[in-house]
Amino acid sequence: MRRDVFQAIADPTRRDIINLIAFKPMNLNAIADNFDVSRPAISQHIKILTECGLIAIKKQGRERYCEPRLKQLNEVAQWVERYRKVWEEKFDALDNLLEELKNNDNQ
Amino acid sequence: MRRDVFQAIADPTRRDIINLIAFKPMNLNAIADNFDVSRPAISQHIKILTECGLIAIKKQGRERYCEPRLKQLNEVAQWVERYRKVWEEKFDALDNLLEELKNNDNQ
DNA sequence: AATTTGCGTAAGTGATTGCTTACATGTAAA
DNA sequence: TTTACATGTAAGCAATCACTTACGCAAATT
Repeated sequence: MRRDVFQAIADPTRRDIINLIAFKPMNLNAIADNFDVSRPAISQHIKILTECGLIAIKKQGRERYCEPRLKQLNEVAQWVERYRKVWEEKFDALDNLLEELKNNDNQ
Repeated sequence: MRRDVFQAIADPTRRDIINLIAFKPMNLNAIADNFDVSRPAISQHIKILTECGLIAIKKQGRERYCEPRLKQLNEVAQWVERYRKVWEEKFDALDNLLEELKNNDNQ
């Protein structure tokens, strides 16, 4: 039972669930109505999201409202941001090489 | 064979591979030396990363150099950034409610 | 020419995933 | 209090995953 954020958001359905409740908490049935899969399937996705801390559940009578707890997404954000310079090619392999050569010249 | 970026970076070994070559391209064996799993296992990870466009392979004699092509990570960055306000609680469910009430007052 | 090196890939395997149906429980409504 | 509703969860299943060993092939070395 590996339960880390990267794996949690790997599933498109779970990303959609997050998107659904991010700005408007919903109960489980309301969430399930937005998908083609069965309610228990959604229930299991919610469980995973809960276990890795991406959502929290608040009981209200017989309903369970799912609220976003997206702080964990910061881990993903940080991991990705490390590479922004690379993909924006402000710092690619060639730059790296040129910098190395420059440093060697200065020695 | 679902091959999207979110699923590609869900595996910790693949994230480590990306990290290894992000700033310094390496050939496959050199990459594999950094892990406990077998070389073919790494080769398969590389294949997945290649198929979803996160790395590119350049043949050099009998060696294959893996270079980063991290533009695809922007998809992840954008998806995550949508929720930054939520997890930084500058815009949580309560704010949302309060804003709604305010808007209703203005009508 | 023979051997070593770097790598891809097939086949097999156990674990995990995402889904289903079926059932159980607690709460609200009639 | 009987019935309907909201949900959790178990069991089963096909597909996928991450890994291994075994093999093949082309490029480099000897």
